[in-house]
Amino acid sequence: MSEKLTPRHEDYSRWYNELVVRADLAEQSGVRGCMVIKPYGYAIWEKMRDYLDASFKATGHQNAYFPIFIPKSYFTKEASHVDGFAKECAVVTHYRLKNAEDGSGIVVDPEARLEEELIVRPTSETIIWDTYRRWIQSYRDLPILVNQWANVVRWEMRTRLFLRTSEFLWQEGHTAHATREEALEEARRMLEVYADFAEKVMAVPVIKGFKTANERFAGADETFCIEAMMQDGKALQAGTSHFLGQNFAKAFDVKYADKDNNMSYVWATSWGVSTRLMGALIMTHSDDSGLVLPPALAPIQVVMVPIYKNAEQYTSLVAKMNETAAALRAVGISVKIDDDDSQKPGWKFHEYELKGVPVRMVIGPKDLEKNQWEVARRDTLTKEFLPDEGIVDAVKALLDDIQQNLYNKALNLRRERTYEVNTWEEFVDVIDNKCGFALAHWDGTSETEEKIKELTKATIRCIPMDMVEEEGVDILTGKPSRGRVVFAKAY
RNA sequence: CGGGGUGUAGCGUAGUCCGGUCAUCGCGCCUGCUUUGGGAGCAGGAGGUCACAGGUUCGAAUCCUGUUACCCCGACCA
Repeated sequence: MSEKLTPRHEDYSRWYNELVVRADLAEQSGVRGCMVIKPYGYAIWEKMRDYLDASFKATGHQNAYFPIFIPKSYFTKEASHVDGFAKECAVVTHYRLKNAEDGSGIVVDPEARLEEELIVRPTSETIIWDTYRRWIQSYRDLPILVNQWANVVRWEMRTRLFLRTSEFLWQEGHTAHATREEALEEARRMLEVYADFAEKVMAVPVIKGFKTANERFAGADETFCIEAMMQDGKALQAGTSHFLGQNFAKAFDVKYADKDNNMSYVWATSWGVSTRLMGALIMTHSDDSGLVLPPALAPIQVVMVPIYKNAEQYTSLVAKMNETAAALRAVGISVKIDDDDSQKPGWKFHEYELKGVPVRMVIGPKDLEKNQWEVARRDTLTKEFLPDEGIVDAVKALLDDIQQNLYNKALNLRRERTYEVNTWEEFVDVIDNKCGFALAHWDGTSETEEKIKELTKATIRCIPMDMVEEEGVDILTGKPSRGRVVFAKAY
């Protein structure tokens, strides 16, 4: 019997409305699965961006920007890359509109056909490597450590809000190095940056690992990833970092002269995370009352709600709230005072729970008299009275505690739903009924991986970086294996 | 792209089988008064090409055809 698998991605759609709405584009446009990110949702993305950007800068990277349009010919240069993306590209064929001769409206001007079609970037490796050819001549030009914040378009067969929209925002790092070792080191360094961000800022525990050849990025020699478990036990790839070998350097003829004037192809990496992270955030922490945001990413960390019966009380409460809010802001806490008179307190409580605000501070005439606040925390939905004296330190500590608690909760869930399995029956039970991660032996072949996917819909999410060397036999074929990999159904 | 489902006011919906005062209800919105420690009450009010385009019919939200978008399941994918 299958246990209730909630909440699943679709169960969160209510909460998504706080952050994002589906784009209501013109009918018949054929544009599917785009999203309008509302200010509250975008504020979260901006916070994510700021944290990541600071980490990129701290590891020596710089931001740059490359065109959204990629000539079709660039795309054909790296064979496996084409294979990976060809089926999901938006293509620009014309550059002009005109009035229809029969007066029926605006039509594409057939005279204005582009000689070479332009691809709306699904990722920027090709146009960036075409550019790097011109930037790189000598070992003195290396490494190039560049990141781009951009939008990309992938014409997916099936879209899912946040997890797979046709257009999404992301960052893509593209680096060029003189040696294989240096490039590998870079790819792994950036994976660490992602893992660190996911766990410390998003409070989302992740498993770091390698992708199998089947799951690897189109054009990569090695793909590193972080995998997270959502509350329904399904896996979500939260970020990837690719070691591209010399594939793109060879495709775009990017060579450098070393100290002895020998010409060599350069080594490459690329790495990215997207607005999918917002989906991960929601699906990891949110509950039936709405969003739950970790303090580090909450646009509003503390909301203050006054309770009063008359104008006189209102005035004194607002004065107190302003004073305390200023003190909280002085230590870097973002505070909203909701003194809107048109809504009742109960309505406001629900509203801010829905929005995931970590801490709510309520004050009424009685509290003012007793020099206290009623302080409620979103993660546990509990409340307590705290003395006004020392309230700033108390709230600061509370925010830290919430951040840690969210991480711990998510980690506990993952631990509870991760099983070491040794037989095919146990494996199927974990995948189909327990709906969790199965740590199982695998014989290392693509054929077996494919077969297991066919039979159970589970894929190898990753070969963990901290995999323990251990003699075992493949869960399906019985062939020898040297360690356990992570199997799960994935979004 | 294949299979299934859905589209009615800003949001959520009833009505569709069986065509005819059926455009229903809730939330939200506007006005007024009373309210304010967990989604307030009463009274009045505004708001809809029933997804779009054809067709059948005296008459279509309802039946037929086509298109489109969304949701779910596949295939694909961050």
